[in-house]
Amino acid sequence: MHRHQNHLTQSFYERSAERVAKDLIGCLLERTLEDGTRLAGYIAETEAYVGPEDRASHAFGGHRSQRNESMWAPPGTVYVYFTYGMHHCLNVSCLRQDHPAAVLIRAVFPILGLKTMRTLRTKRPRKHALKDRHLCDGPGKLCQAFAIDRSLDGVNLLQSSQIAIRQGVAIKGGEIQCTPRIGIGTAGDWVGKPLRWVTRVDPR
DNA sequence: GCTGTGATCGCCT
DNA sequence: GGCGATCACAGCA
Repeated sequence: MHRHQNHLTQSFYERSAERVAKDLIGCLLERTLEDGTRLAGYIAETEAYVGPEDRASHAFGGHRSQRNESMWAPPGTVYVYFTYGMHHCLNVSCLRQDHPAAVLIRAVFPILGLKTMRTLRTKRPRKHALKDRHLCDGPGKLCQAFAIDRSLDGVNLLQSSQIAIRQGVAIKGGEIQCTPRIGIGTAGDWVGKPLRWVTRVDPR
């Protein structure tokens, strides 16, 4: 195995989804495409899906299937799911193997490969040109911009040549807001829990 | 900036 | 058959 400098460590991911989600803010998401093109951005928004007790989680009640198997995988495993019939979303498993906890990466500030990202985000004709700040400002958008789909599901972030997360820029605690998660409709008590972390500080 | 709505399909009942 | 861990667009402020 090739260990890269600045890679987040295994122990970084061997923590609760809450801790991992908050600490991923400001880290660098990197992607290398088949043709060698490199894409990167600083993580700006995350959500924690804490475990089988979390009604909003795909693994609620211990539900385990082919779709969400990566949530149960060793910490640092990529979980990509397909939703709304057209979008992919990127997650990282955490805490421990056989416990379904994960962090959803919802947005990044793009810093490398913006031209390629814009092409990937414009497969259908658009009415309005895409501003840089809208390239990766949503979980489905960032998967489009980074060419992330189910083919990356199950890969290990510490070992993959296709995707990695590295130390990035330090964001002060005061610059990170914590709010309820987005798009959680019917999860009882879990709807309002503050499990989303977001910064408006753009380090670019 | 905000709010409402249609698109589109894998997964579950 | 119903519903998403969403997005683009229209209309409005």
